[in-house]
This record gives sequence, C-alpha cells and structure tokens, in this order.
Amino acid sequence: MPNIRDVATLAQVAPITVSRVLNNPDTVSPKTRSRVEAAIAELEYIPNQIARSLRSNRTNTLALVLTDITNPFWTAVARSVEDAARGQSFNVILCNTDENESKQNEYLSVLLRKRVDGFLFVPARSEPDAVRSILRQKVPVVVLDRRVPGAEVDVVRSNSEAGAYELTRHLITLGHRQIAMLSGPQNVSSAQERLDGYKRALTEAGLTVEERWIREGEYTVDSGYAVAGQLLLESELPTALLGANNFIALGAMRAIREAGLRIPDDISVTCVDDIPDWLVGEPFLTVAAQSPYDIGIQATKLLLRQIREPGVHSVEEIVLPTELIVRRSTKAVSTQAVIGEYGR
Amino acid sequence: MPNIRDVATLAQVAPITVSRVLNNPDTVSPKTRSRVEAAIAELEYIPNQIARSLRSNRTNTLALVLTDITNPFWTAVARSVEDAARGQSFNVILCNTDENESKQNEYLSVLLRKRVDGFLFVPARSEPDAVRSILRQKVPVVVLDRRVPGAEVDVVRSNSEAGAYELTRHLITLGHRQIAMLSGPQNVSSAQERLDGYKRALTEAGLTVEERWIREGEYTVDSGYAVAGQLLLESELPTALLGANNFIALGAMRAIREAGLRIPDDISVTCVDDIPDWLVGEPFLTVAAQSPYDIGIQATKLLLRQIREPGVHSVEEIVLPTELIVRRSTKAVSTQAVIGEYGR
DNA sequence: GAAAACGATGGTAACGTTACCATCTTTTCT
DNA sequence: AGAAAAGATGGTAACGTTACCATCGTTTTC
Repeated sequence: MPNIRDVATLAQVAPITVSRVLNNPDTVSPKTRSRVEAAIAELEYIPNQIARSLRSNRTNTLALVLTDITNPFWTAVARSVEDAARGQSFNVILCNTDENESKQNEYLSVLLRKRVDGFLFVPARSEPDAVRSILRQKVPVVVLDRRVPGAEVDVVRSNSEAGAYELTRHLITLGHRQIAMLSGPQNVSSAQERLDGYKRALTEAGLTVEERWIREGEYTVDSGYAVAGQLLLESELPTALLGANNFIALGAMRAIREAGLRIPDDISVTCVDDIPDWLVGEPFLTVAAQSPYDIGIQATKLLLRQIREPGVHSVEEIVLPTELIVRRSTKAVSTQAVIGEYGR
Repeated sequence: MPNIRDVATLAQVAPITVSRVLNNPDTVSPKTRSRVEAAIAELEYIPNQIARSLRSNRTNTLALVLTDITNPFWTAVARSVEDAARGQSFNVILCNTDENESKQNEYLSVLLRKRVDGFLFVPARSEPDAVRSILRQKVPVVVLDRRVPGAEVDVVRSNSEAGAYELTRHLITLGHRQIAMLSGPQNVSSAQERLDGYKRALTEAGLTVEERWIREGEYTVDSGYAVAGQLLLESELPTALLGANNFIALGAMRAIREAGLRIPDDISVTCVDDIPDWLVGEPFLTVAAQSPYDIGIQATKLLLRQIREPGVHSVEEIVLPTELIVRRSTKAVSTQAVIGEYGR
C-alpha cells in the first residue's frame, strides 16, 4: 500500500504538501494541487488513519457496550447510535456483554487500549467501578438505560419506575389482585426501579406487597421461562404477570402456554419494553414502551459534545418517559366487575 | 495518559524492556519484570494500540457492513460475528448501508483508511466494483448473503433459490394457483434467486408464470406494504403471497389486514427469512428459514483464516440450506380438494 | 525602488511502539 | 581457566502522518 511519501515523490513535492492537499487544499497552488491529486489517483493512495490517529489523538471511533444486540430494544439503540455517529463521521464498535462482568471489563480494557474517543456504556451492575475505570482515563462516557450511584457520569435512561407503576396500576384497574412480578437482576438499577414502581402502585392502591409474588431472574427469555415455570407450579396462581422486560415476558408467555393456560383469559401478561409492531404481525403485548431510538440519539449527542468540547461539563441525566400501550395480552379479571379506566 | 517511556523511567529500565514485559514476559528476569509491573500498575499505564497498529499493520478490527441491523436476520448475523470475533480478540465496527450505494461506498472508504483487518460485506448491488475496490487494496473480504458475479471473493449465503422454490411448491401443494411474488430489488442476487425459485416451482408444476403476479420492491416493511397495497387494488386477487424476505411479508400482512382480509383464510402469506420464535409470542408465519447465526460464524471463520494465513487461498463459496417451516399463515385453498403433502 | 506582507513550499521532529542489532553479564562446557 | 553459549538489557530507527518553524519568491505598499 502506497504512503504519503510515495505520492510526494511521484508528484515531485514534499510529503507535507500532499498532506496539505488532503487537509487544507486551499493552501496549495492549483497547479501543484492537481499534480498531487493526479499522483493520489494514479497510486490509489489511501491515507493511513492509524498514523493520523497517533498524531492527533483522535480515532473517530465510539464504543457501544451493551448487553445483547439481539434484544430489539438494544437493536434500536444500536441503530440510532450508528446513525447519529455516522452523521458526525464517527464509527461504532459494537460489544455484547451479556451482563457478564468479566466479559464487560475485558471489553473496556481492549477499547481503552484502542483509544476509542468515547463510550456508550450499559454497565452490567450498578456498582460504579467500571464507569470509574473509564473516567479515570479521562475518556468521555455516557451511561445508557441505567443509573450508576456513586459515579459522576452522564446518563440517558427511561423512567422505569413510572413504567412499571403504570403497568401495575393498569392491572389493578382491571381488577387484578394476584399480580406476580418477574423482576430483573437486583444489582441493575432498572430492575430495582421497576420493582419499586410495582410496589408503589400496590401500596397506593391499598394492597399489600406479598413477597411470594415477586421472583427475581435475569433479563433473558430463558430466565423468564424458568421463573414463570416455577411460579406456575404453586398451588395459587396469579391472575396477572408483570415482566421486568420484554424478554422475561416472552419467556413467561411460553411457559404459560406450555402449561396449557391462555393469555389473557387465564393470566394477563404485560411488561416494560415494547417489541416493534412491524416485527410481529399483530402486536399483542400490553407494555410500557420505551423509546430506544431516542435514547441512542440523545446519548450520542451528549457523548459527542463531551468529545468536541472537552472542558468541564455539568453532569447530565436525561430521563425519557415510557408510554403505556394497552393491547390484547391484558384483560379484566372475569370474576370481578371492573371499571375500564386506566392510566390515572 | 502515561506512555511506555514514563513506565520505563519509573522502573529504571529502557522502554523496550517494558514492551517485553507486556509481550514476552519470559524474556525478562523476574526481578526486572516485577519492577516494571509495579510501575505499570502505579501509573495505570494502558498500552497504546494505535502505535502498535502503526508498527504491526494490524488493527484487530473487522468491519461488518450490512444493510440494516434492525432486521432480525442481520441482528443475528451481527451477534454471531461479534461472538466469533471476540473469541479471537477482534472487535467489530458496525455499519448500516440501507442498501444505499453511496452510503456504502463512503463506509468502505472510511474503513479502508482505518485499516480494518478485514471486511464482512453485504454489497448493495450485484455489481463487483465495490468488492473489487477492497480486493485491490489486498484487504481480506467475505461477502455475506449475496453473490457477486465477476468478483473472485469468498461468499457465505443461503440457498435462496431453493428456499423460494420450496415455499412456492408448498403453496402449490395447498392448491394455490394465483400466487403473487413480492420480489426484492432485482439488482441484488438473493432477490433474483428467490424469483428464480418461484418461477421454477411454477414451471415444474406445469403452471404458467404470469407477470401480473410478480411485483418488485425493496427489502423493507414500507415497500412490502406499498406493493401489497397496490396488488390488493386489482380486480383479481391472489390466493397466496410469497414475500422475498420477512420485511416484505410483514408489510404485506399489514396491508392485507388493513384491506379487511384475513390471513390465511383469504390469503396465505409466506416468505424467505424467519422471525425468531422467541421474539413473537406465537410464531405465525410459514417461512423458508435461513440460519443467520451460522452465516455469521462461517463467514467470520473464513475471514479470520484469510487474515491469519495471508498467501493465496482458493475462493470459497459456502451455501447453507434453508428450512421450510410450516405454520399458520398458509392454508389450503378452500374451494379445491388438496392432498396435504409438501416439501417433496 | 526598497521594505513589508503574503503565498507557496519544505525540513525536522514528534506521536508511541517494537524490530533489529549490539552490548554486557552470567552460565556452561572442555 | 578460558572459550563459547546463553540470558538480559539497551540504542537506534522505523511505521505514516502532521505541527512547527524556516525559506524562498512574488506581490503590495508608500
């Protein structure tokens, strides 16, 4: 592969002149410039960004470290981040951690070595150490989807507490009293908040929070399937089920169906996180929808601002609302008369 | 950020010795090594991969250039590529081209400048120019999902022709005679092949290929919606509809539903590409499923082989089978007795 | 017409790392 | 004991680019 010197030799100029043609064409006389451009074309010269990065300390690359691109929520985030980054001529390195801390830390270490210009980061746990290890190197970070108590860092997330609260209220309004909460891992802030929202709705409605209806699992289909399976073995079944995220609910739905029960006739099912309606023929799940595309856009904006304007910024926390979308997976409890009113 | 020289100074050794501790620890005496390691820890030194890459001509980065990460098919490919790359300590840069050629070419140019070690590439068109522009720089490439006549390049793809053929046969066996083909863009090989498979099945069954049942569109939900909408305005409606990919079928399903028709009672719908069953509560679409995860794994393996063993390789073409999965979106034509036999 | 300003171009060094060869010390062998 | 081999460490240069300063020639200014 030819380098800038080869071009310079062919065009009979100094390497620096070639550099100028590439970066500040106006500072080179038209005559010389066209000679250089001809040489570039003839050699099919492609500037070496590695060398540029070494000089400039800029890679024009962002790291997107998330749990699992396979979840449509994260797919949408990834798409929006890539869109926003592209517009500012940044590329995106994609990393799936599967909420696995050692995998996550390995990624962070490699990415720091690669000198990415910034991180869009979904920490596997609420503990601030991982985020701090980035901040300590003075590399810009924006945390997505989760809070990290103890770290001074920009965060873009949804209002999980309110989302779970509204869903629970929706179920209560439909007459449900036995509402199971399939919670996410409690060392993740969004899972905590969703559990909090569930509890608040019950308490405000004058109902008691019963521990037997609360089950903790992972944010995965398999975990939702397993935990719901367990729940369905009990003598008393819930009339409604709140999944902490879409995957948990999908797994639970499978378990429910395999147990020979019908949704929503026997059990209502709902969750935080939507599944894009164009993905499923007829959208079915009642959900508290987040706006993953927005989250990605906003986070990338914040990150690029940190990169472009170093100096000290105030720490930003952007909390986006969730939207209750009532579909066919929830239904009034048959044995009870209920006023069909929700969302307030 | 400290560099190798800072570490060397603190440990009272030469920079090269620090380099050795990092890359060939055995060649340094235990005494010196621990002194260096202490200095590394104290300074929180992070080796600069940029400088390493400049010397070694290796970035340990792959480019994944696909059409749209939002399509679950590509999501699965991306996931598998990332998994396979991680195992060999490579990172993946993700790029969405939306089948837009200028976007694609811009990406290729940036990625070549970044000196990625190889490309996993889904070309927007069948023309070989884009692939050739990479090959000319002697950068390893593997093409995904599509053939590129005229370019000597490794390809990993599904047998689209057979997939469409089997689906069409399935429909014919169910008694359908008015089978519409919502085809993909004809400058993409997979779309051509799917149309070919459709035609072959009709011809072999002694049916005539009627142009009015063939409509070309993009591989998107919106396009499927629009094209199907058009089709439904005609005086004679098809009894079955074959979408060239999942998105086209999903769009068509929306159009059909909005037209007040029922699937499969009024129209059977089917397509190439599955939608992961764990994503939808109850899988509904009859499809010719590809194996996106496999495609990604195989392609990454081929690419890493090219990278690891430069020399000349024979050009590989890996064609994976599709699998006919019959679900509830297809049904025998009511007015005709039909033998319920498919797939041979 | 001389001084000043400007425009165009080039030389050198530096970004951080490591390959190559050189040097010095220690161990092994006869 | 002396020579040879092995082990440990270092100096220098190079990867490809660009910042900084210098130089040269031309144009502008009074």
